[in-house]
Amino acid sequence: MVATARDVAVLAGVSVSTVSRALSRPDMVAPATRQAVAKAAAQLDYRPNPAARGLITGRTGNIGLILPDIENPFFASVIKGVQAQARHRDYAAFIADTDEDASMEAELVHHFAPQVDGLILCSPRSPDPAIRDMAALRPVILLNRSIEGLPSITIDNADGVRQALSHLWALGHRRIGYAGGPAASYSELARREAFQAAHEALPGLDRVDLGHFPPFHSGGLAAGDLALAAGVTAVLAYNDLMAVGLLERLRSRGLDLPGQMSVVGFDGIPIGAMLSPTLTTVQAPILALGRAAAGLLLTVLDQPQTAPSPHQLPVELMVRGSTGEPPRRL
Amino acid sequence: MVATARDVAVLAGVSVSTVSRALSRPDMVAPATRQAVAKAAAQLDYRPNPAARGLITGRTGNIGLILPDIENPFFASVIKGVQAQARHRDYAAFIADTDEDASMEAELVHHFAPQVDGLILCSPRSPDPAIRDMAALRPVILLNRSIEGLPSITIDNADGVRQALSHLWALGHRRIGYAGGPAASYSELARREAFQAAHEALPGLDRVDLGHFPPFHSGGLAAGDLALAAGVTAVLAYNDLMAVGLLERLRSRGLDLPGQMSVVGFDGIPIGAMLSPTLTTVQAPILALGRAAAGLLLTVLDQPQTAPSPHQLPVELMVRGSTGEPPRRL
DNA sequence: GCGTGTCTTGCAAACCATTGCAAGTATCAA
DNA sequence: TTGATACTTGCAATGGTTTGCAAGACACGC
Repeated sequence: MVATARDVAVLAGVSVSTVSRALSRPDMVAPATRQAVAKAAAQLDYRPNPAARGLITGRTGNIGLILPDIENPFFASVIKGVQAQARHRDYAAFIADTDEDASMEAELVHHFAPQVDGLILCSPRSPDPAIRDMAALRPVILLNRSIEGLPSITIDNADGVRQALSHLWALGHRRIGYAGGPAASYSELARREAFQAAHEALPGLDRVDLGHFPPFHSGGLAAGDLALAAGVTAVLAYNDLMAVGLLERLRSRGLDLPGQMSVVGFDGIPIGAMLSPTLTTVQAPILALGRAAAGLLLTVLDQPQTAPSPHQLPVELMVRGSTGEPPRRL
Repeated sequence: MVATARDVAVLAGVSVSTVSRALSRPDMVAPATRQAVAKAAAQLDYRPNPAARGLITGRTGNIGLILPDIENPFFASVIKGVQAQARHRDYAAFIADTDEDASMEAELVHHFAPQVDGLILCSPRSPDPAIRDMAALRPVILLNRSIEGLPSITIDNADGVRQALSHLWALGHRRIGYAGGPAASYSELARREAFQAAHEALPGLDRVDLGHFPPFHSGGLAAGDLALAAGVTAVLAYNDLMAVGLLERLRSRGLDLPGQMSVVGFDGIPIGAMLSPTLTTVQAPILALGRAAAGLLLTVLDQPQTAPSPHQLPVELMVRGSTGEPPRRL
């Protein structure tokens, strides 16, 4: 059903080679033939089979994007950024979702590898050596993860946590909880470390680690009760999805928000601004992250010799309705 | 870098054909050889190149999913459903997003076609003939669209609109607006028609068409002002994203919700339940839609002769906080 | 010991597109 | 008219895998 170069060749009365050349190196064929081929190709709606082309040239025109959870709006926006950049340079993006299952990552990378020119691993949960193995198969860009020697795009997690905590500190909060995400997440590690290091700059700050939670709405629900039990007046959540769950759980437990508890998220997904109270959050340049990763990958593909340096993007605290002064001492 | 069948063959001391057979038709090779090949394959972490295999067998083990907007949580959940079903049957899903640009659809289908065994077109915006052309390339399942002769999965849009309108009618609303989505959308047509037909069952109902809007949050913002200008007491939105925008706009114009205006969405995306007021909406079985589409596609791929009948899934009105009695007459 | 049959394995063609090489044609100058 | 040159085009190999076919090995029966 799909037209092949052979079909075009027959219709145009030339050989397959000529069809190939007419389309990819037009200056190599006589103008008349070129037009005949172009006409036949248009008539049959012919496009070269990227897979077959890839076998020969090693270039498929596809890039792969692997991420933990498409339902998380953060990743959805990353995809948008990647797609926009890829399409701009005539690449197609293949996307797959691991469902937060680290072992799916290697599986998918192996499945994708022969069909793509390069891969973007977004927030991968696999251990470093496993990721190095993946990077040996095809050029890889890490997004939200940094491994010595591999090109990566990250955000300034530590600065985001600092901004969030000084905001809360300035409001008067002195006992603050951190509701962490998946233990295998690089961002989680970076945010947690920054949280633990915060007392140096913020005198009198009491930090409470609430533990690790699934990085979804449901994780936030669970974290909400722990925050209450821990007696904190503010919570920093690993991500916005959890922050939304936190807000919901706290409200359903009868708290006045932000009067009785302040909540700060991380990521800056669009719905944060649509809730009530609106969510104070550390805004990452989400679209830019995707664009940067795709851009970097395509650069690496064009100039394989370059060893691109890790790239870090800044974040910005968006102060909104979910943070306020802590309640008066009892 | 990627191991090929040839590498395995050399390591195992057999021919490439034997490698292929040992892995795909184990009963055809001697047990000893089979084990030698298995060992070599494991050692090299070999997986057959799906693209090369696809060239021969016509089966790549990939299915393609094309949809208008990955950032819409409705589609994100559809993806989850499709992936779950595909993975269950050892298929990988390639996903691409058209950015609500109908002309991208044909483009992407052509790019995907040679690399996948079949395609799911989710809420495609292209005209019928264009979609038939796509379906001629590869087996296609339509999701949220129905075209005579093509297998499709849809939801009962008309019933959803009926449920929403009778709910509003029962609350006492008599002048109701419809904030429509993209004119090229099949669901939009179905919902609009059902809206127009509603007066037959609901005496005294005044229907106001507020026009077409982009199916995003931003479209809802615009629709909010038109709803106010039209003097309706309730609005049915094309989808939840628009409903969220509507709520936000109405609130920012100072309205009490749902005291002064009721809003009903369509889709049942998760965040609807997290807003305040929570969103009354027509809940579609989103995951099931994705699963059903993928399941149907894989069935068609397994038994090419079957002509599967169009399939329609039920919807259910979720009454939540965004609907209430209309304000007293001025 | 020879023929028959069953297993097991390799060869080679096939899928689709690209590309080095060589053959063919046309052009032009001498 | 002949030779050299520049274009244009087709042949054939290539990539990774599958598969029909045939050849080889082996056992068995007579």
